[in-house]
Amino acid sequence: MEPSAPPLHRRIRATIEARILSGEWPPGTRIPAETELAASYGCARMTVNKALTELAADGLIERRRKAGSVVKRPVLQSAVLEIHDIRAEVEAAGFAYRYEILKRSTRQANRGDCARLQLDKPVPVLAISSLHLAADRPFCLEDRLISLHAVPQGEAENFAVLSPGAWLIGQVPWSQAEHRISAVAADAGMAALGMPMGTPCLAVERRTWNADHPVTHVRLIYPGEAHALVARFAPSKAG
Amino acid sequence: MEPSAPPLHRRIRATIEARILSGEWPPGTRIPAETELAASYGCARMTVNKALTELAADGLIERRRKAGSVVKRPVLQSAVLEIHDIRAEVEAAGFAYRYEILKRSTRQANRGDCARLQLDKPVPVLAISSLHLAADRPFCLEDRLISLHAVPQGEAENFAVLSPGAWLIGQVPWSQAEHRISAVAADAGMAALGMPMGTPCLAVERRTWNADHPVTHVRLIYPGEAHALVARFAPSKAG
DNA sequence: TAGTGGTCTAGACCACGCA
DNA sequence: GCGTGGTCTAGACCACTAG
Repeated sequence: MEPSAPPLHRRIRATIEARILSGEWPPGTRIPAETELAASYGCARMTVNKALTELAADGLIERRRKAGSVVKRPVLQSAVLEIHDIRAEVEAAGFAYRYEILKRSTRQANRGDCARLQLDKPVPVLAISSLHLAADRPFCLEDRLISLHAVPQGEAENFAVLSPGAWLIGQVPWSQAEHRISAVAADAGMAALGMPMGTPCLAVERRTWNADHPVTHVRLIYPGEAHALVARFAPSKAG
Repeated sequence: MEPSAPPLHRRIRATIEARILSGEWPPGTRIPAETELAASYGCARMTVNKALTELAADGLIERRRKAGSVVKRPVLQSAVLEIHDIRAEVEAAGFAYRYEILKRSTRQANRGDCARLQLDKPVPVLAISSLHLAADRPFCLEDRLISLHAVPQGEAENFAVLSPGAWLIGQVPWSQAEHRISAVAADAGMAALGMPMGTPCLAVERRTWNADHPVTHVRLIYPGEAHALVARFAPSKAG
């Protein structure tokens, strides 16, 4: 059986995208108007419109009334990295995944907690340290703070089945997040990772809000040069 | 003057998005069929379709024929980080930007070069080391390899006006890229950054292809804990 | 002011995938 | 089967903006 042809709007999109990526239509080139393209493809304008709208959403072209659609200059270094779920990451690499809760406490947010969650005034918080292991070897150290104001059910949860991160997804939606990636030197608090002090580690911090309300702050420490965040991608999202 | 109302498909999208993010429609909830929504909004199905198609593209809902549209479990840990142009990054922080070319050479790709560019067989390459400075202080060390097979005009370029990265954008489009972020210890090769050996540094590596053809490999070293990659975002791209 | 994209309609047929 | 989304049409009017 022949594989059925992809939809027309997708073929139109692919054709134009190929011309841009090949350099045939360099940045600044004006793309034929929707009506012209519709005529040349022998289809309705709406079909062409869908293709061009997607290209614009992907940042390959810029569209303006009257001026028409022009090929955009690539935004250069602006690119995208996906940060995966730890369990999925470990299992995708072919290792057995396991985690341990190292420490757990409930308290009224202190000064440092307020800074981590960017709280205006103290609320009850749940602090959890856990260790993620790949094939029983330390993979990542997690230090998490959860606002019990946003997630009161956290107080009764023991995280026996799901790690704090995985559990939290099912509890509360998030409307905004902030990531921060940096390099730090291993200190005494990272002894669980079993590395000499001073070893470079990758630190990934994430803050999450739901409707302007702080939900959680997590700091993930990946040991040394052994780990890297990797992403492979094309300039168009939907490609 | 009243601000003119946003288009109908956008209002429909916003309404549904709000219900999902507020938790009113938790993951797994089935969204009314397009025909039902069209009836309740008193509009054509195409209009509802556009709204739902965008929500699906943003990963908020999942659509299947016959089964209908259901609210997706947020992928949480999967998130997005933008890596900005260095010059823009420095200037956005309010510092004067400057760069220096430290070293430059042309050669037939050696074993290490082939690995960096993922070349099958050696091609002529251009190797450039440069230092990016913010307010005359070292900000980032760049070590770049450019395939002269993909960008022959690089041989004659002196990079006096544009840094190698900025210059390269204008020369050749890219169809795919790979990023790798890790933590490394400062070594002798990073002396230009003026840091003690062993200091943790953030290393960002990027490989770029054009139509399966290697274009460049760059390694950016940011000194110590002073620098971090930060991104703030909402779950929906178009929000 | 005229050309262009932005939006919307009221239909249509088809493909998929649960029942 | 048959309900659902996927796609497409052949129009239409409007909003913006470059010339």
